[in-house]
Amino acid sequence: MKPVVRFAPSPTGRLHVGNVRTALINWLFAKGQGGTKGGTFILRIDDTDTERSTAEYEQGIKDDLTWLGLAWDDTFNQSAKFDAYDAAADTLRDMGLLYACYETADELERKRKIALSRGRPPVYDRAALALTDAEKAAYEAEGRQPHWRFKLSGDRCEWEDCVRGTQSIDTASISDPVLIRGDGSYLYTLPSVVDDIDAKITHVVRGEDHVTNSGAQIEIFRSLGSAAPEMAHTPLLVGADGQGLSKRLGSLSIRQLADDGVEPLALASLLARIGTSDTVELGESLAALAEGFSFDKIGRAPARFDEKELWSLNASRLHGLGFDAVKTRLAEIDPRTAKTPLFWETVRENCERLSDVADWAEVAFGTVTPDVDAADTDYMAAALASLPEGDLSDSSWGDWTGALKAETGRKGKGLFMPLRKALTGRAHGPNMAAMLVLIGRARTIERLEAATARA
RNA sequence: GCUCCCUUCGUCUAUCGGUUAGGACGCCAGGUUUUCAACCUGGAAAGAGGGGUUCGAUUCCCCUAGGGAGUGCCA
Repeated sequence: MKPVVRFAPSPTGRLHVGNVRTALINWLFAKGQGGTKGGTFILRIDDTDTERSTAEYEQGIKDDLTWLGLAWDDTFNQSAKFDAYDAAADTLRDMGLLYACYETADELERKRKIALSRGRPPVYDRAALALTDAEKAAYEAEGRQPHWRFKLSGDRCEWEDCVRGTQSIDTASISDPVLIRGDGSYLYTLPSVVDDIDAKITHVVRGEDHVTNSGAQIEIFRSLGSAAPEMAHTPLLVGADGQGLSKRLGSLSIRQLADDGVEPLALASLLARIGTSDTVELGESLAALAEGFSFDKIGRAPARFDEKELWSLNASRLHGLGFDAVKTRLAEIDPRTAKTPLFWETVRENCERLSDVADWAEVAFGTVTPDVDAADTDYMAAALASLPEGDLSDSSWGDWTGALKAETGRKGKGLFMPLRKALTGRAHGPNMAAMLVLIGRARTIERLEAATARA
């Protein structure tokens, strides 16, 4: 059976590295070997909280996923399915598994604090279960609207987790989850289960912050007459310092990373591989990453997300990108860079992010301040004098430096470095033979003259 | 506070009681090189601490420490 998975964000913000990793893992599992390449990836928009959900965020999330390359086979909004949730709620009510509660948020908060101060876990005391009809009527008469809780069995709930192995949650140790708010709106718990049943989800793949929820949700699946899907809870991400990532999540939004020049495949490769037994390296494609993906390669310790690794993968990605793949983006950065493949093919090895081409464009086509040691002034003059005639070509650099070598007796670094620094203004950079062609005769003369004059 | 999970080179990890504790990235050295990069060769580098169990523990158990998560009318 081919897997059917879903990624279920709430449109209350943009995606960040943590939740996009969950999306990615779902996708990799569905599209890779696990799914024998034909699984279904569903994007479910969890917008039951109509107060906080916005269409802008929904679109933003879709943009983020598209940018990464995670295409969904199907998508729908929970806000369109309230009838189905109402029906499920009725079923649970009929079974006596959904009960009305009248405590206010303040009252609940107080109960939690009291429990805590007595050294007891802050588990809901089920006081509402003992309410008589008259008491309920009295509450409603004073204007209170009930919120509804699911009655947990109190048994130990066990499942075989795809990444964590045998899991068990003692449902006696957790509060009966609130399924419906006092205003009648749904929390995510019940709609999620109802939709997972409807969509025939085979694997629920999410972060380990959901393991406790799974205990309650598995009971709801069973109460609604359905077997629970397989569960896979992946460890969360922590920063390079080993601390939780949540504090700095803002700077790690997908949007921000994209703006900073992160290439989608570099991010996907990192997120697919950190915390697994596979080497962190650039994948050829999302499909290739999916090919090697497997739940049992995922460790159980938090995975470190290190931006340094991201940038190193990003550089690798750029180094392998052909001109056609970046032509449009180059034109946006600087039209001069997009005219011929030569520029890109020459400078890409020295770019960590695409926007770095702007500097090299200036070196090739704009103005640079020659960097010249006083001791090399004569050498600059000699270089100027022996610059090959005519247009500069591939072989010009070799001819030129060959002539200079014979003439001055210089060799190696002493021969080449002064020229590089004079012509580019810096000690590092792309291959000079190609750079010389890009810089061209006029600018070369100009810069050498400036270098000579600097003494 | 309580519950769950985790802890092996700098990093990500392999090891399912007996290994010279392996690999990858990074790092260092040498080679090559027209800088950088790439590439080749070599090298340094690890079982959090303490108790058990056992002929033998990285591996199993307990404790401590550290880290992550949960404990919401958030998801």
